[in-house]
Amino acid sequence: MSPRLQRVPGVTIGDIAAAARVSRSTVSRAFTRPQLLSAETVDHVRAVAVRLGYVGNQAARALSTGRFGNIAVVVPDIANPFFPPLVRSLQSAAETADLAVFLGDSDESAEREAKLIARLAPQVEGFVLASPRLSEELIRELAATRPVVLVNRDLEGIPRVLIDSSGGMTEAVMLLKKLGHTRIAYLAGPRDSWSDQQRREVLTSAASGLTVEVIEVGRPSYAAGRDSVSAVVRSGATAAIAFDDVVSQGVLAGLELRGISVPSDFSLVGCDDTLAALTTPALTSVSAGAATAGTAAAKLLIQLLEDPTAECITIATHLVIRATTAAVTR
Amino acid sequence: MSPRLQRVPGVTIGDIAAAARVSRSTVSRAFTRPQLLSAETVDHVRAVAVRLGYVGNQAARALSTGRFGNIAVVVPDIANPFFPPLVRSLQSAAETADLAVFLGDSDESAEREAKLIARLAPQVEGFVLASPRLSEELIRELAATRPVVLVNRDLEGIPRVLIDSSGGMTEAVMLLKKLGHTRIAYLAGPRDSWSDQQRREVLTSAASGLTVEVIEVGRPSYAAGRDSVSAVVRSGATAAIAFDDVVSQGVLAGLELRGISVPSDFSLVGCDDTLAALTTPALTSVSAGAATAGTAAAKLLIQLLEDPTAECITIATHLVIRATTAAVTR
DNA sequence: CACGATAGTGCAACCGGTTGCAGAACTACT
DNA sequence: AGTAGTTCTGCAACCGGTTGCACTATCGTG
Repeated sequence: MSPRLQRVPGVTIGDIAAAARVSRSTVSRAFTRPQLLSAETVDHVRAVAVRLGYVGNQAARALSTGRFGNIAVVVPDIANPFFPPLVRSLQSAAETADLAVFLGDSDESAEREAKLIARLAPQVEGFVLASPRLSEELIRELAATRPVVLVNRDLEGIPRVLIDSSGGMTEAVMLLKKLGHTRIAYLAGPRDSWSDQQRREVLTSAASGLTVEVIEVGRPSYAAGRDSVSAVVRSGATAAIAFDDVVSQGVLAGLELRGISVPSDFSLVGCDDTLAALTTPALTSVSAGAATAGTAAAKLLIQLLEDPTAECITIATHLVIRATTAAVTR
Repeated sequence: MSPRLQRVPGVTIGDIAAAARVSRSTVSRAFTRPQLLSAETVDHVRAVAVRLGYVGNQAARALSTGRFGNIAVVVPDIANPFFPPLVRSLQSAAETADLAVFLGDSDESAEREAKLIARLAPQVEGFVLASPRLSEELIRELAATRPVVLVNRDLEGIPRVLIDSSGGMTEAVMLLKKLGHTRIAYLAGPRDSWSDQQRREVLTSAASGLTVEVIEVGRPSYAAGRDSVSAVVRSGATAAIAFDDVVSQGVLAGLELRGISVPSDFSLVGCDDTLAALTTPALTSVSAGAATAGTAAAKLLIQLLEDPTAECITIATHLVIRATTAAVTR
């Protein structure tokens, strides 16, 4: 026989019922439908419950109601600084609605993302998929079963929170143009990232009058950014916009290694504003408000649990100009 | 009546039992204890289950077995760069053991931590408490009821993963001494952090021959670090060791604001090595290996679920010397 | 051939909540 | 007083699994 986890006794409604000299139903109703009981009964039962340290058993509740009181948030990489603030504010908002949060890290893989979702699905009421790498088809399939909120993925008809980088991106392009740059590089992120696609589009359309060289860096990381510098140099660009701040950091390091100084020799703009104030020189970046997005996503999902109406929340961005952008010198 | 989430019909063991013309018990055993059944029965039942697309209901299973297939990791601040790698590797290890991970963020508050734990306890098999702010008493109480693994908290008898900063700290002190510093500041973190206590101790004992000025910065944040610089200057120290890299970043910024250049005018050592390579100048820091700790904690917890033997894993640290430390000039 | 051991299966209780329904107590009105 | 209507509470069934125990074959053995 396999060793079994010792069952923790735990206080049940039965214990409370006995202590409060009422039936189990009354205890249950004192929490779920207090309107049905007299005020004194409710107070009494709740007092006893507090005294005994009662905590409802979610599994049991879920079994009879079909509600779990859990949600899941799935991210491609929790170590990417964009996500922790998002997860943090999301969990905080969920907590106030008495929802517990599962965290899944897909490691930037659509396949692992699908597995995680399948594993979590039977015990959550809904999902927040942040920058999902999953195919549209699978997402729609999932959304048909349970409430789903997307962050930074734009699928018509599915509730979503979009950080619209176009505002900030356009400002960035304008700034670089004004500073005299005519050839800029875009250090592109994962192809299946909606944010990346949006940024590419905005760049190619807003960039009339200057040449945009797209350089793929793949998985957005410090190393990837640092290693892409040779390609940047080869491209002849005098400025670059990077997919996110992590990549920018890497680029900054790579440029320094080559003795190219920022901003006098080269201008750099990041995205997401996750590290912006922390670099030296401080990074000009497109603000994103990941925390805002987290709260918005949580609220949207919570609302969705009550009333399944699709909605889309867009968060505007703007450029925060710091110390990595300057006029061309040559 | 409150609007209810539509119950997803779902195939139950009852359906399978009917289709396979066996009892519900047999279906259950076909999955949980196949040794008890004849091979044909097992095959038959499983085939029927597959045909009907059966997916076990975790909540129901948990209700009768007390096993949930979930664990929880609670951190004081997921936005602190020490934790994401830890959580990431922990979730990855949990995934291979088919465990789903709840994430709780206590916002550095012992009270919220207790609430989170109480909320999650009824649906997890065990906890990983990373840098818990909770009182020893409450932790022991919890550990008495379920498997608990602590990270960076040293309570005798409770399984724990300790990142032992003494090695790296001692090296740091030695280095500063060698560089000619005689008065250094320690920018201390949260009082209820074990890591902080350990670092204080090591500093005061290893620092024979030099004066250590302890400056409390409270919650470890960029802003707190930046704002502590005035106190640092006042202390007359020529070097500082900060509670973590985030604080160091802030200090770096604060020093620059005051025109104090690093490392020529002032030496700085961080802890945790979370951002180390990313700052300018690159930060000398005590390595920590949060990811290693995450994996170790997950493995320890998984092992603990089978066999409740207390264990303690210690992860050694060393100093990574980069560009923020130099000899005193005056 | 009788008998105990063993393997395979089913019955029914249980996990800890929720909820439809019924009944009790009390009020209001004729 | 009798009746209808309300308000409050309890009974018991149910959610979907798991498991102790009992029962029935089947088999080997004395």
